[in-house]
Amino acid sequence: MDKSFLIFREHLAHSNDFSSEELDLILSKMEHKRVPKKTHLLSIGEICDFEAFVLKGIGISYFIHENGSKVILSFASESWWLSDIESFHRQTPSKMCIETIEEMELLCLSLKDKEELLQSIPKLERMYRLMLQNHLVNYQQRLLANIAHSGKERYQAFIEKYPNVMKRVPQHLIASYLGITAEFLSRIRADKN
Amino acid sequence: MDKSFLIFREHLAHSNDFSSEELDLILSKMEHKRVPKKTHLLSIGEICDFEAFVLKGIGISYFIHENGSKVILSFASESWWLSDIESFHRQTPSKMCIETIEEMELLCLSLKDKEELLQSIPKLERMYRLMLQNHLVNYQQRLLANIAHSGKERYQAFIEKYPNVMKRVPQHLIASYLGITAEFLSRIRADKN
DNA sequence: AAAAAGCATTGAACTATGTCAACAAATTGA
DNA sequence: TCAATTTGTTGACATAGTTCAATGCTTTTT
Repeated sequence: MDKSFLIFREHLAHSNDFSSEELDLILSKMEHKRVPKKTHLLSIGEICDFEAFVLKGIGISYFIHENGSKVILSFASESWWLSDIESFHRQTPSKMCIETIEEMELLCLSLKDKEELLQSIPKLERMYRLMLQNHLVNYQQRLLANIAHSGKERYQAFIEKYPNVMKRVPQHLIASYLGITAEFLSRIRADKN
Repeated sequence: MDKSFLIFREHLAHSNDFSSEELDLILSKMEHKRVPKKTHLLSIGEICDFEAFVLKGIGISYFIHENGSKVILSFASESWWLSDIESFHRQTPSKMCIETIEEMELLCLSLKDKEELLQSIPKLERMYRLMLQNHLVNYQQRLLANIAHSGKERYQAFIEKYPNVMKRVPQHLIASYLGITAEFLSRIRADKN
């Protein structure tokens, strides 16, 4: 087994106590994929057939605004998950796109394999539930920030929270994630205060 | 057992197949509470000790903005859940408030009882996971709307989606939920187009 | 039934952010 | 290494949404 998988084992072990056999079983179902940069992993209308754990690299999920511009929903770098939850679980056409920014290394799980894993390792259900809870709280806070904080404040919070993402993705994508235009973000950064 | 609990049984049965005994067990752990209107169920700094299913009435969860105004995170009416997920599960001081608007009837579950239920009915873990997934998709879409749609568009989508809530809560709270001021919402409504 | 409190509307002035267009800088790719 | 593309910056102007203050309308309380 590849050493790079360690990051995933650590992720799973972090707040859960899976046995070594369980970890092996989980890993055996995950397909290791290497994807070049600027590759589409999911397009609008397709059914998302993966839930991917990021071993390496960085990717984005985004919607297309009526006017054609991208609205970034999330960045996913090392130790994050990348998927369209809705499309994947309901097996419905996706409303979003997923694409790599850098070359990525992923551990991909199919719905069928996920269901099987959940059958054989009930504890995994719990892990997913806890993960979703954290995820949900994140979205709540982001929504709140979008309502209650200025573009500048959101930007400052972002670089605090994700300095790492900040350095690796083009600025205009971060602007989009923050809900402001690229031009406005540029002005915020130029601002002395 | 009170007939009004039926709405809860239906909710559980909806996409899950719990046996009658399981349903009874679940219900036995849930405390039926009647709460007057305008009552605080959770204040900032408190630890949220309930996860409540709404049998009747309507309540809100909200944050307090620096300037003292409320920022509505969510409305919860019949068949919705009302809780501060983060505070409840991590047992940490809450950053939000929860309060009734109308008189409410709730089925409240404590963390201890929830854990016990999850132990004895593993299927329940799955139900929660699916619930969280839906919940999460909702927040994603709301965030997206806040970034990509105008106040007017969000308002129109809201009355489409929650006509029922619309009629029962003061307009300024809906404005807050939508991320606009009460005055601006009033102008949107006055607008002929 | 009167007083008080909360809620909705409106006007006028203001501001954070968007738009468009031009250009400069950096990165990619042949 | 040069051309092409992508990314970031800046200016001038436009606008969606805010703020504040005044006013009247409901609902609640006494």
